[in-house]
Amino acid sequence: MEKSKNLTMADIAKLAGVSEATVSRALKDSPLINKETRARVQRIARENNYEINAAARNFRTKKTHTLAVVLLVDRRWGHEVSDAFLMVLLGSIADEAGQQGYDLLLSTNQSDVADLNAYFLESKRADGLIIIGQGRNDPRLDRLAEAKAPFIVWGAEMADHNYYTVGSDNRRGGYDATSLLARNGRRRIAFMGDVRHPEMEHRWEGYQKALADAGLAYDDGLVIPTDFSQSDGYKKADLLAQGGKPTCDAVFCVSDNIALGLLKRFAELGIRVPDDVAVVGFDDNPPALFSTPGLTSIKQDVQEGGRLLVQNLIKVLNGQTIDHVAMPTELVIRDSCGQG
Amino acid sequence: MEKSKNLTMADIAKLAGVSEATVSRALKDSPLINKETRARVQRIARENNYEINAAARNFRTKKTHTLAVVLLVDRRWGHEVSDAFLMVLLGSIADEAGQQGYDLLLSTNQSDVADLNAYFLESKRADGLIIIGQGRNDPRLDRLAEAKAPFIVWGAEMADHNYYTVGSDNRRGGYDATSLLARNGRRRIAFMGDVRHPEMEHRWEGYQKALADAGLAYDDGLVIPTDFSQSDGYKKADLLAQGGKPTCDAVFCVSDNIALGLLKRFAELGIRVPDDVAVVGFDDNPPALFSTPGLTSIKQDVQEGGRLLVQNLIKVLNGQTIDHVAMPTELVIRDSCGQG
DNA sequence: TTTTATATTGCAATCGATTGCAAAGAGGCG
DNA sequence: CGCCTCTTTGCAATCGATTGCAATATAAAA
Repeated sequence: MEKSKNLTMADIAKLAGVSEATVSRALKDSPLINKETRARVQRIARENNYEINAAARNFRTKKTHTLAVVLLVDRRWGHEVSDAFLMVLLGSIADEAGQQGYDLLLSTNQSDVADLNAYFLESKRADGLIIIGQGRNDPRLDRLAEAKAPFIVWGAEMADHNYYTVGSDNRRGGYDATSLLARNGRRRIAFMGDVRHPEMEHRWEGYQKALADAGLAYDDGLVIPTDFSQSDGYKKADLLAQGGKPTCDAVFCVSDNIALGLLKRFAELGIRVPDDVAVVGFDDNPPALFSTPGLTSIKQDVQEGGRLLVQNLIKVLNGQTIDHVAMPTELVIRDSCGQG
Repeated sequence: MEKSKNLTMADIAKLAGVSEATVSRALKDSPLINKETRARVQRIARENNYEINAAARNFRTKKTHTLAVVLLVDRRWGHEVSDAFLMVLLGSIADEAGQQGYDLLLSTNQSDVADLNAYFLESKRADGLIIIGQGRNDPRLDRLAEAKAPFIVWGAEMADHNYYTVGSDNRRGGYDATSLLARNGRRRIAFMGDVRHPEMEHRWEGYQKALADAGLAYDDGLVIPTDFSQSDGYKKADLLAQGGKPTCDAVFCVSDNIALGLLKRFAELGIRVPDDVAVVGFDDNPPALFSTPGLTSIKQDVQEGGRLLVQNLIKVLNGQTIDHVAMPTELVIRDSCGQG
């Protein structure tokens, strides 16, 4: 029917009997243009199904109205993905970006982009970067910071990193989880997680502080390095059991996934949760609600996290100054912790 | 240190003592340019950290080297997201796009884009579209098809839709799941899922056929409309139990999420799986492996699905013809089905 | 009526890479 | 030695929207 030959501004200008300049201004509702003219041009553009050529505009204005999200998460993404967490975060980033009138460019590790600044920013593919999956020392991020590139990182604030982050108050979360367990009379509280990861390190610090405050000794043997996956939680569960008997009476897992894997293995071993061992997770993803038993967890406000990432990045783009954000966490009590 | 003043081709040309045209051709390895010249220009570009201005090139060539992924999934995404499935699919799409040298533009429902063709294609934001979350009758997709826009859809082939899809062989999957249950002596096999959704309808057809082949009567009362979420699986579980006693001896759930919610509720009700009721899910996401009991499920090859979506879309962009893809599913047996 | 301020609109340069076509140089051949 | 071919490079137009500045029209002030 309609073979829209991809109209240009010149076409609209002709149709409206004005210059291209006027069309350009009218379409962006510039007060420079008379109200009626504006309305007329806009109507004509709409009627003819005209869509402004973003490529041309981006080129001319040197702005892309696009934010790039870079997922630096390694194996979690693509191979053993079970992380509702990332999905919700990504979803809320996408939603907020849409709200703010920005497009979203998505990139994973696999697309072997070594120089993030060159690939995304200098090339004018995006105006700014959102990085998810900050490792301990990522030279790519340091390079970005050095180049004063506009970017923001999901994760934990670290003294030796000079870029801004949005994340949860991980120390507080770790503290709350652990002291809940201690309050319920648990004495041998284990920790599962990889403390080489900044966020997990903070949770671990909270764990230690809670132990100290409860008068419990810190025991290295109860700290089990575990990656993010359910499968690793499942595997490492055996390190907390000898001959089918648990060597601890509680576990704080730095992610729900780990906790879920642990629960599975404990069920197989006949270890009862929470009777024999109490368990607390972290994230409070949907799966936590439907596990058996229901998983007590530290809730991260991922929705808000996504919003803040976008909003703060946009502030940076506008030259405003921002600060680190450590969002409060919330303790969500279900059955697995043996509370009331 | 280096205050990269965003070099242009002219700068490189000057440095190399050649014209811009030569630089342009050299950087894309055009055989028109002498080998040594090519190498020299490339070296100089590399040394000076030059990155070609994508905005300018896109504008000039009218190609964006970008694919847009549009998630039309409504409530699942953002509100009750627990769908590892979508994440894995998205991940593999992103990876494959990266491999093929395409960038990925991500868009959710919330970014109220009504006219997909205008917003993404006519505006030159992307070269093609990947649609995830095809509903029964989405006028947006029909419009795209009518405009002969380059796009591809994840989901089920339907007679009255004239666009191409990549998806699983849902009839086969539904058939396999159901006949497994029947083979194991189950007589009252329930179905949980929303058959208004094309893919689920196919699974439902497979379910019916398997019943017939097993000499079992189809019972409307055993078909429970359920959306994709764990929470709905949990809620609707009560429809299959009266006074704590199950009204069926098996359930085929059209997604692992539904099954997981069901499992949770059954556990609360004291209904034993698989002894009292056998359960089979669909997708075979990671959570299925770690539920208690382990969930028997129909595995979709999501990795391959993502790859095919990208590859086929690129074929369309190159003017090649493609066809629908219904990937084979695989039965993954764990404990919940009461097999062996 | 003339001058000045204000509101609208148009002109034309510009962003940076690409590409058709012309041009210059290097050999080859009669 | 002149003509032709092939290789390699450069010239200059082009993509479509934006925007500083000039130009015109209109209204207000003197």
